[in-house]
Amino acid sequence: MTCQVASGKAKATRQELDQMNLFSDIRDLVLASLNDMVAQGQLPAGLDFAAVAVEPPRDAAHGDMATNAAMVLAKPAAMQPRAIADALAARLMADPRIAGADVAGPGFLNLRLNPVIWQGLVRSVLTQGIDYGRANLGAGKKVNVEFVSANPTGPMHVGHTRGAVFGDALARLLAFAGWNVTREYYINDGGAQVDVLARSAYERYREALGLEPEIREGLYPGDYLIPVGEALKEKYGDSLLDKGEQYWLKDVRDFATEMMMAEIRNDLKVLGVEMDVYSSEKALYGTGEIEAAIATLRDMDLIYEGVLEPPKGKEPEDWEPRVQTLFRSTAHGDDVDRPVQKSDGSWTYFAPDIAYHHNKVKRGFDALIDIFGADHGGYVKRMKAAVSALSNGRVPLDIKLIQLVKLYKNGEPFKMSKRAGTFVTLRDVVEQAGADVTRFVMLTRKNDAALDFDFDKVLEQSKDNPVFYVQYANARVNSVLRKARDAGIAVDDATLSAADLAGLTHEAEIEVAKKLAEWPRLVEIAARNNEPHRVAFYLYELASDFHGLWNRGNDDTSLRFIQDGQTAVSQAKIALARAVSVVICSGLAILGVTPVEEMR
RNA sequence: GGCCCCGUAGCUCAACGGAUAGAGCGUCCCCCUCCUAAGGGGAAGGUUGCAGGUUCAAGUCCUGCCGGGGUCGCCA
Repeated sequence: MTCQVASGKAKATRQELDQMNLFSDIRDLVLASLNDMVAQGQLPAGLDFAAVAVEPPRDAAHGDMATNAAMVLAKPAAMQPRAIADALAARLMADPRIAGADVAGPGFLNLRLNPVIWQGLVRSVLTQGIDYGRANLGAGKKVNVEFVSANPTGPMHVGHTRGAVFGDALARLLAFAGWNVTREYYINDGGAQVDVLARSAYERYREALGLEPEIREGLYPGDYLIPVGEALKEKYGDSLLDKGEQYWLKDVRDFATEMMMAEIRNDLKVLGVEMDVYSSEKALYGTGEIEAAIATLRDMDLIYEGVLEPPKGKEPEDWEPRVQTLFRSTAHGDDVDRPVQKSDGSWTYFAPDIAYHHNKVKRGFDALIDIFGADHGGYVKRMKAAVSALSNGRVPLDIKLIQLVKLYKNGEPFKMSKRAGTFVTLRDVVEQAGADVTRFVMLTRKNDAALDFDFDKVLEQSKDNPVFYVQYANARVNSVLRKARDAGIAVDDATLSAADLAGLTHEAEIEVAKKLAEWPRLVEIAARNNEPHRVAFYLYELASDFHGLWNRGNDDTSLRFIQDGQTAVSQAKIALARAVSVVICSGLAILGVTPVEEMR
C-alpha cells in the first residue's frame, strides 16, 4: 500500500462535495432550524444569518462543535441570547446527529454529536480518498496566479524560490477548492535589464574567444554567463567581434534571454513547479496592446499630462518638476498618481504591466492573484488601481507579498550579494535540502513574515523539524499496514472502508477522527484567504494527534492498531490510521511534497 | 516625512472577530520485555509593544503613538 490514494470519483457533484464537510452540514442544520423558528414566530422575520458560524470549540471539553447563533442574533432579534439558544437547542436535539446541545459562556451553543458520526467520517475519508476535503469554493471560476516572474537575467535565487513554492502551493490549493487555475509567469524581457544582460554576455563571448572580458560597473559579473559566452561563440564564431553594439545587441539579447529562461524553467522543474503560461513583456511592444490599454484608461479620463509633487518630507537632491504622462491611480485608491511614460516618451515599467493585466482581464479571469517580492510593496496600490479601472471593478486582484528568506548554516547567516555574484541559487538550496524539504519549510510561515532557512535544521530528523514529523506519521501508518498484511489481515482501502467501525469508540481514537473532520473546513479557510501555510500547520497538528494515539498504545494495548487474532477489530483501528494517511497525502499533495512511505 | 509589512512565552512561530491566547525549541520531571522512542505524557513560562475606540465578544477591526524592516518621479 502506498500513498497512491484512489480518487473516489473523477468528478464529485456539488451536493456530494457539500456532504463532505461535517461543519457545513451542521451549519446547514442550524440554519434550517433557525428558519423553522422564524416560520413559527419564535424569531422575527428578516434576520441575516450570514454571521452564524459553526466551528470547533477551542476546548474539547465544550463539545464537538459550537455555534454563535444566539449571540449574533440577540441584538437584531431584540431577544435574550439565552432564549434563542434554548429554543434552538430544543430543535437541534430532534436531529439524530445531535447528541447534546448545551448553552454555555456568553451564549455559545455547544453541540455534541452522535458518536457514530465519527465512525462514518472515517469511512467517508476512505471512500472518497484524495477527494475528501475537496471544496467547491471556486465553483469552477477562473483564477490566474502569476508568480515567480523573475527577471531573465540570471538563475533563480532563494527569494525567488520562496515565491515559486508559495505560488505553486496556492495554485494547488485553489484547484482543490474548486477554482479553475492558470499558473502564469511574466517574463520581464522588455526593459533595460536585458540590455545589460546582453552586454554582460557579450563580454563573456569575448572571453570565450580568448580576450580579456571587461565586466564594467553595472554589468552582471556572475559566472553563470560564461556558458552563454561560449554558446555565442559556438553560434556566431568571431563574427560579432569588434562590431558596434547596434550590430549585435538585439541578437545577443534574445539569445541570452532565451538561455536564461531555459535555465529558469529547469530550476522550476527541479523544484516541482510547472507553469501553464509564460507571458512576455517584450511581446507587448509593437503590438499596440500597451497603447490600447493606455487609451482605454484615457477614455475613462484616467490619463493626463501633469507634474508630480516631490515625495513629502524627503525631496531628492536632483528633484526637478517635469511634465509626464500620468495614470490617475488616486481615483482607484492609490496615494499619488503614477507615471506611465518617461520624459523621453518611452514607457515606464508600469505601462506594459498595465497592458499585461489588461490582457489577463480580457482573457476572462474572474480573479487575479499576483505574487511579488516584498520589495515591490510600493507597487501594490497602483496595480490594484489599474485592474480596478480596467475591469470596472469586476475582477478582484489580490497581491501577496513574499518576505525575504534569511539563510543560515551552522547558525551563521549566509551573506549574499548579487553584485558580487555570490548569491545562493535555487539550485544550491534544492541540491542541499531537497525539493520536498525546501517546499515544506518555506510553507511553514505566513507569506508576509520573514523566514529563516537553516540548512542544518531542515535536514534534522526530529520533531522540531515539521517536515520530518509529518512524514514520520505517514511512515508509521504504512508500517502498520505492512505488519497487518504480514499477519494476514486484509487492509486494502476497499476492505477497510467496508469494515465495521463500531469499535472505534475510545476517546483517543475519536479525537483523531475529529481532527480529520476539520480538514475540509481547513481547506476552505486556507483557500478563501490565499494562505497555503495553514495546510502545513494543519498537517503538523494531525501528525501530532496521530503520534499521540500511537503512544497511547504503549500504555493501553487495546489502543494498538493491530490486535492479535482479532481481524475485524484490527481493521477498524487500521481504517482510522489509513484515513490519517489519506489526509496527510492529500495535504502534502497541495504543498507539492512527496509523502515518505518508510523512514530509513 | 508618505505608504506597506511586522511586533504574541527566554527563542522560533500559530490562532476564519469567539470561550481559560496555543505549538516546537530551551529548562525541569516521567514513559521503551509491546505496531519505528526519529516518539509520547506532564511542569514551569503571557498585561499579545503602548494608549484610546468599535463590538455581546478584540492578538485579530479603527485612530494615534513607540520599535524593526521594506519602499518612495525617466530600475524592473
